[in-house]
Amino acid sequence: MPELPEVETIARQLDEVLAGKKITKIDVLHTKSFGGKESDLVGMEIDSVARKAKMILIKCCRAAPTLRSGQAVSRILVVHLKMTGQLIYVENSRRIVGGHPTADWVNDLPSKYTRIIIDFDNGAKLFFNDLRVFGWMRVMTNDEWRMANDRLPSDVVDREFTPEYFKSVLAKSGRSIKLILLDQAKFGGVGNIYANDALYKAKIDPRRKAKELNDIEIKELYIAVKKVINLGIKYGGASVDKYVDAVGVGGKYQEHFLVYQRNGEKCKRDGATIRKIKIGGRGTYYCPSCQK
DNA sequence: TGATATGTTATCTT
DNA sequence: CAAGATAACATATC
Repeated sequence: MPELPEVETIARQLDEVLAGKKITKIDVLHTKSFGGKESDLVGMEIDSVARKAKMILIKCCRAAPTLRSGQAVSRILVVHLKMTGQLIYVENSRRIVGGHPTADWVNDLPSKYTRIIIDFDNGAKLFFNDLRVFGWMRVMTNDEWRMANDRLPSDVVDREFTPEYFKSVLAKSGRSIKLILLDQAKFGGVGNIYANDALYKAKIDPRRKAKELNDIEIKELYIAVKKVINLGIKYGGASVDKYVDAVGVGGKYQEHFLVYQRNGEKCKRDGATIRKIKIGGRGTYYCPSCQK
């Protein structure tokens, strides 16, 4: 159930190990999880792994055969983990894990929830697991990806995400500020953890209508969003769940939550009790004392 | 049994 | 038509 920091973390780690590897086989165990043709990718080499919004982009290329134009044939394997997707790279005893934190991170694979397995020429495997099957992997051509990407807004970590743009978005909406932060059509990357923490950091009540925030509050919130997202990246994302850390895998941002999942606990600023409510059906945590 | 879960999106309803 | 609210996707856990 990753947000931008979690996706960024796994993308960076996969980039390190996958660049230069050749795909030798793709097993689709659950057809709903895979879009496109596996055969388009088999034999291709990974150029790099990147991220856009909450998607992981595995860029593949083949130097030969080339198209008549002389361009290298290339594809992008786009991955969205949604709520329960996970990517696990296994090379001998080495593991790189990302996404939904469960026992699959450390147990034998494939598991009950393994949907796709990609084999590489060095014997390593990349497992795509997804309990609830909302996530997907899709093969796209460069053109298809470019068209899809053109329809997406900038991410909150991008240069194009400016204070002015943020302000213009908020001014147009009568919905609660919390829902706007979560709206991936406005700007990409913020999910429930970081939306809650950013609002706490900016001392803004999550129920406030977006258009009713004043200029100072908007500025504070803009800074807070950037800060919590970057802090999330710094800690390798959050791995909320059970045990995971026992084996030293997963991110550490969960140790730095400001309000997320802290209902009933004391506000770190003024000692008041953190409250949990629902906004748009999503759990929302805030300090009723200092978030106005 | 019922509510909840770090996400999107299709489908109602104003 | 558009903004906003809600259901839906599928499954485990509290």
